[in-house]
Amino acid sequence: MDLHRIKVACSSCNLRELCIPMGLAPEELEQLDNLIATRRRVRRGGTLFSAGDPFTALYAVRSGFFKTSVTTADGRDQVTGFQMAGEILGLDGIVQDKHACSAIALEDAEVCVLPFDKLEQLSRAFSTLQHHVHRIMSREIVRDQGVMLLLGSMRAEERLAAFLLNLVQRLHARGFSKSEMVLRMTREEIGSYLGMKLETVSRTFSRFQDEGIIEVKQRYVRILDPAALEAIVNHNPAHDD
Amino acid sequence: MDLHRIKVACSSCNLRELCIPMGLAPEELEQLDNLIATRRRVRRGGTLFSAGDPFTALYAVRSGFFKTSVTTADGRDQVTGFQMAGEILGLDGIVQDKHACSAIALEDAEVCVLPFDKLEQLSRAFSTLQHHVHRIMSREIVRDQGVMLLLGSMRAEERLAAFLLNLVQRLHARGFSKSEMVLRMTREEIGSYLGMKLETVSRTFSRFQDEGIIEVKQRYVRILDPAALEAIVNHNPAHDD
DNA sequence: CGGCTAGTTGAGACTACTCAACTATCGTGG
DNA sequence: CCACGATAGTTGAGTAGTCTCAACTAGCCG
Repeated sequence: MDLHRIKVACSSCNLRELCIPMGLAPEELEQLDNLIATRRRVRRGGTLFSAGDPFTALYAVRSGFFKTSVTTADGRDQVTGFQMAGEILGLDGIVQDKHACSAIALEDAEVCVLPFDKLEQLSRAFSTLQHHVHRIMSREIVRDQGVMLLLGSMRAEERLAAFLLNLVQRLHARGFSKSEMVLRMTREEIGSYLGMKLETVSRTFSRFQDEGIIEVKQRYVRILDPAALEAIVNHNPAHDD
Repeated sequence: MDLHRIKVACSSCNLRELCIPMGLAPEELEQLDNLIATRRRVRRGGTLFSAGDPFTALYAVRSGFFKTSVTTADGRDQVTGFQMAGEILGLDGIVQDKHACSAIALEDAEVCVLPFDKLEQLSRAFSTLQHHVHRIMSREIVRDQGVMLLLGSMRAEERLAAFLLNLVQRLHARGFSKSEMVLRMTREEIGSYLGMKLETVSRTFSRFQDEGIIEVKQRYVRILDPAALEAIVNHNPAHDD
């Protein structure tokens, strides 16, 4: 395992507006700096944690890109999310003291390790931090509800449109372009996340391209007509006209 | 609104092994009793909270049955869960200080109101309670991942089989039969939750009945062959034999 | 008892899946 | 550096599962 004892100050991290430090007072930030003892590097394709692993810490993505997935007894696999810089991994592990899903790096990545017992300890001392932890967990619950909405009530085109808009919006919040991106995941991973087969993902990309809504070349995607994508997402066949 | 200032002691609640009090020490229980100042009754069809309502409290279901649902801008609606006695509602509200989903009673219900600021305050004093709150939120995240798996990778029969088994198992944990139940929700609500149309839900019920796996009469369901339901859930077409 | 909502069933349409062939890209070793 | 194999992605044809629309039945409430 790839552990680095390099001290990283949350107080000087350029992700502090996206990550745990958001909204904390200077003295709380200082305490948080003490909490985060280690960082950990994960190579592309490497595993941050696997389902069943003992839960000890949360992880804040510092750089790179992850997917989380759950697996059934019969080998079925479902991607439950993609995580980028500033996002938190491992919340699923708290309830059973072991991870319920696996987290795999889709590109070389680095995470800040947040030992959970220490985070709880610090949360008892600082109500701002405590509330912030609650907000992070609640945010994950709300995100999951959004995915359920997507999986439960949208058709393939709508799912992919919503996915692309969500991804580019998150990238834009991190200083990247709001119209261009390079996908870190395969068509199969997108399909697993969106509840569709890879061929359907590919066909839908092609259809969007034919319609002039996006430009696709393998992993490169450029959004030419964001309004059209929005329209697809918000299109309810039941209220058609 | 239907507020009752009747004092209810968690310490004597018959749901204490399922609800928040689980695993707390007597002195912590006593503090929790002080926290829960009110109960609230909700009639069948009534709303506990709606999406957009200001968030002030979590709710522990004392009796009755709820559904939670999210709605899109274009009026699409997705049921995100069904909650019964001992389960916690409102976790989605923390992150934005307003509820992200709506909670509606499917039968006359009563909930314990847990003012969230007080719960946080108490959590800072009692680490057991703090950890317990974290576990409850984490449990919700894991549950949501399970729903994503269901919606993203299962077919109609598998979804309904998984749904019935989950429901009867939760009812059984509350002292009800492990083979019989009366559904509290309509075919449409089941369909919304499972990402299928009400007609498909109905047809799938009929098919299970024709195959001798269950007995259905409107809302009454009896599981005749639980092993067959399990087999349907764990059946992966890709690994067929 | 009548009207209304919930649930069932049928027929046909359509979306997304399966299977398959082909192309593009990337990394590796000769 | 190019050739090769492996992986990823695209596209086509046919199929299956689910949806849509519709008619009908059952149960519930006033």
